[in-house]
Amino acid sequence: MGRQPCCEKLGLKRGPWSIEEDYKLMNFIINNGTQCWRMVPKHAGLLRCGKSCRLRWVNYLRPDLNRGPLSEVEENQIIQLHARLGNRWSKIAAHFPGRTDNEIKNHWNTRIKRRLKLLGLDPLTHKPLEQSVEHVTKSEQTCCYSNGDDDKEPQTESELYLVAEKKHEEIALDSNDTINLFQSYEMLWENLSMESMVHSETSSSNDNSPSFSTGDSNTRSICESSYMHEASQNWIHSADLWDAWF
DNA sequence: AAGGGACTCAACCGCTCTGAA
DNA sequence: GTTCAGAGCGGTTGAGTCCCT
Repeated sequence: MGRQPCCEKLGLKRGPWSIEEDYKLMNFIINNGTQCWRMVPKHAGLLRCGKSCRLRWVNYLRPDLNRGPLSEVEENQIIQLHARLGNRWSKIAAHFPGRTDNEIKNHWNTRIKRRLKLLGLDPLTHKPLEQSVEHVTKSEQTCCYSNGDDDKEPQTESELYLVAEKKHEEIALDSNDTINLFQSYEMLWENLSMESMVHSETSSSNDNSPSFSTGDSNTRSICESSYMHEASQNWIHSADLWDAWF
């Protein structure tokens, strides 16, 4: 019944990865792929659990990662997506080729949250703080945009725009920063095909592929050339580090 | 220069979801 | 239909670094 028991935790290494471990993992995955993470450490000669290997690969070693700082446009897009998706970091990350959910989550928790608070906005609800307290009480402290209201989620592009417009009106625009933020927000609406975003979200539950699906051909085409260039540069940089090491 | 608080981010933990048996 | 392992996800932690006094 079922599968083999999970990897025994005894004797497995934890903590930061060494360059040698990175090399072993990367080398193995390049040659064999990632069919079964449980078997990866065993075959790659690593004293790590499969979960740890997966995390290291996804968040750090993948050659298509964009490890540069997040731009202001990206930051604004994260805010906008968070307003719609809540803390579904993997869904948000899917809109940013080369970015990981962990990276976006960290960026949100360390910078964007603070930025929104400085603007007098609740990072959870994206409403002005006083309104937000009221709202949170009413909704039993659940996120109004992310959880439990999926059946009310707008389905067409026009519905999505109406929701965005409504949110825009709801929020008091007291500072220049906030105005700029929502100007960027509207520009994004123009640039993004929201219909395809909806499709990618509704279909993404069936998509277990670890590869990126921006779900948006416009965004992808804009990003792809520079992103691929940067990814290849990162890859070369990593390879150089290992060459120096061995 | 040194100490300590703030910040960042890699990594871990524990949970849920999915699919195989 | 049930059980259980694997994969994935989001929350949290803590070590390292930065910055201010």
